[in-house]
Amino acid sequence: MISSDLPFDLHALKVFLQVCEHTTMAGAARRLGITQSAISQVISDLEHRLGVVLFDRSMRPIGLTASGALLREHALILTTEARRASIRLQELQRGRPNLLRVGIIDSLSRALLPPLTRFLRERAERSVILSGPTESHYAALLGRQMDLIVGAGDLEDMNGLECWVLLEEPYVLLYPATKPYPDGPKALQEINQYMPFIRFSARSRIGQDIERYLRRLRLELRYSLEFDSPFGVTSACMDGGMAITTPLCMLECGEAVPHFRCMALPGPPARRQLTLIVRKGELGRLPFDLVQTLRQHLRDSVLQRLRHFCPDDAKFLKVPATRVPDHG
Amino acid sequence: MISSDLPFDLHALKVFLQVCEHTTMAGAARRLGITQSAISQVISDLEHRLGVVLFDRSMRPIGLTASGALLREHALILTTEARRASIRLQELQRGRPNLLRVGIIDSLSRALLPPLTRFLRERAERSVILSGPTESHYAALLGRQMDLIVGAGDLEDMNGLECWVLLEEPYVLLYPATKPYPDGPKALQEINQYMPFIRFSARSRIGQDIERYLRRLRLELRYSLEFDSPFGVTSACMDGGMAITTPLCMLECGEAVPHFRCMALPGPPARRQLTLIVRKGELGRLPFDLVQTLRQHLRDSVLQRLRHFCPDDAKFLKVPATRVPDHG
DNA sequence: ATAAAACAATAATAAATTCTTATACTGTAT
DNA sequence: ATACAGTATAAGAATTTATTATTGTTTTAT
Repeated sequence: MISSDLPFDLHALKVFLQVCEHTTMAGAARRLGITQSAISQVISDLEHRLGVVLFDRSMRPIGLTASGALLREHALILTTEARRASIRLQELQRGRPNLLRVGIIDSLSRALLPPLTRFLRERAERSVILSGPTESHYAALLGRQMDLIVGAGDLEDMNGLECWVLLEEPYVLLYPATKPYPDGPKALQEINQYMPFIRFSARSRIGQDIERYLRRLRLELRYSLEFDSPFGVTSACMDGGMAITTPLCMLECGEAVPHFRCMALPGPPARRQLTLIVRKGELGRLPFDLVQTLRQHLRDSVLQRLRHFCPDDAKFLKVPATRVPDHG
Repeated sequence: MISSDLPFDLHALKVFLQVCEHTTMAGAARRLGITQSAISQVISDLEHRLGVVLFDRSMRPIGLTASGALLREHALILTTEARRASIRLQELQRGRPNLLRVGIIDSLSRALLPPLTRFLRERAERSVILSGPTESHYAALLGRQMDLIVGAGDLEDMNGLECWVLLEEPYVLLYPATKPYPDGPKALQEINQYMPFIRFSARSRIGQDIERYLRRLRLELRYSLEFDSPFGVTSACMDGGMAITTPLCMLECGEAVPHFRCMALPGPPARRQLTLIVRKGELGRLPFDLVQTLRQHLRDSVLQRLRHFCPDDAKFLKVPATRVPDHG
């Protein structure tokens, strides 16, 4: 055996956990189908390596020391993580994950939930699908509480992540169809004197994007209403107001907004990307297949429906062409 | 060797990672000070156990397969977690953690940050101290991103946590000193007609507590302002208003509020506990020592200062007596 | 109190494993 | 084609891990 900086092996931890559970070494030995002596040696070796006393032998049944309790915590984490790793490998091998935890951004959930669900039914034993803001999903993906997310954002830091663009869409101005269209950023500010601007909360990605856009144009729009959800923004506009939103956010709200139109922004154009992100290599070709499916659905179904909402801007939506994957 | 459901040992993972890093088995062998043959055997054994091909040998240098990439992710997690476990045990042994990540609830941070910092300087190599809402700290503690938190709340679910009460304080009514004191819950509702009630956001624990309290009394107070922070609530009161808060929240805001008083609630009393929570067994006697220090500081310094803010209610604050610890 | 029972530690030995050496094989480059 | 660096495999040596047998504890029953 080579010298190792690793202080123990999983086998030793397994034995240790079994002793913790039975509270006796003899019991653990029976359970594991080996002799009590072997257990005793493993535990004593573990104690020597770690330089720590794990059990208090001055009583029967033997008791865990504070160090033992601490090691137990870590041992549980390590062994379950090890088993999980092996399960993941089997899943990758068979191409059919046992449990797939998916996060999808609110503003795409109506548009993509049906094809996503259909796909997952085929390709995963079980699925959990959560809607919400991309920020929290992103953290969950990194923290391994999620396996795949559909969200907004350019593919900033790519630490071990794989990222596909599903669709690129413009930000648009949602504005009463009856009123004259503001012919520039300045006009927008003037109109804002009597027509309130409805904001996306800056806690959401889309809100931050819009805020940055307005700041770049040096526009200070007054507002009193602010929403987390596309639906909130749109419905507030109907009660009198205007907003910057996107075609998909409009679709998300359901029915068309009467007497309102979506139009290109009066200033320079702004766009956002909606992407599918997974941890690299963990799901084999499943992400690629899913991207293909979702893009197809976006082209076939979503773009069609969008013509009703944003006739002018549907043509600015871009769904990337699908190429063959790198890995066979 | 006993038969094991664990699919590999940490030693094998270490070898595997070394091969990943060098991209050649021979290089990994040199690095590890063993022969290339041994490496080859370990890898091949690992592949057989997992039923997976980890490297693509049809090229030089050999390449990671998708399965290999996946295993690499998990292997990194496992080996770092294993090393961390050993470090934790050493820390517990020596009683001086290398890095202690502490979360403290906003409403105690002024009161306790000084003695907390002094303590940590002595008892930890490095410390990270974050202020914020207990909810997120609690999750971080469970997720092992934090090691110790000072927060609000009774010790609900005790899954592997150790919990000490630092202090118990009453909820009080912050009310103009010049006006007649409301002599019952009903009076409060009448006064609310012309004096606004300032709310703690229901996202915070304290806000939820207050909301529950009012609901129990069937009081429907009108409000238009709502804050996350004790300071926000208090300063809003100064501009005209009343609120339910706690003595420590008042202290947190700094100076005394002129022409205002803190008084017992007109209805039945309500209290909250502020507690110190750690994962059980991981920090030895450090939490106990810290509790002792903090309680002492609360008695000696904080209760004194509170008499200026809430002369009537300081006597209702309770700092539990400190007993000897269970473990030597 | 004493004996019995159940458990844990240790020494010596057997079994299994993991290394090394030696050699044959494979992919890449000159 | 041949050399070269790398990889796989067989066989034996070294090391590790388990077993048996025995002794020493702690608890429980008499």
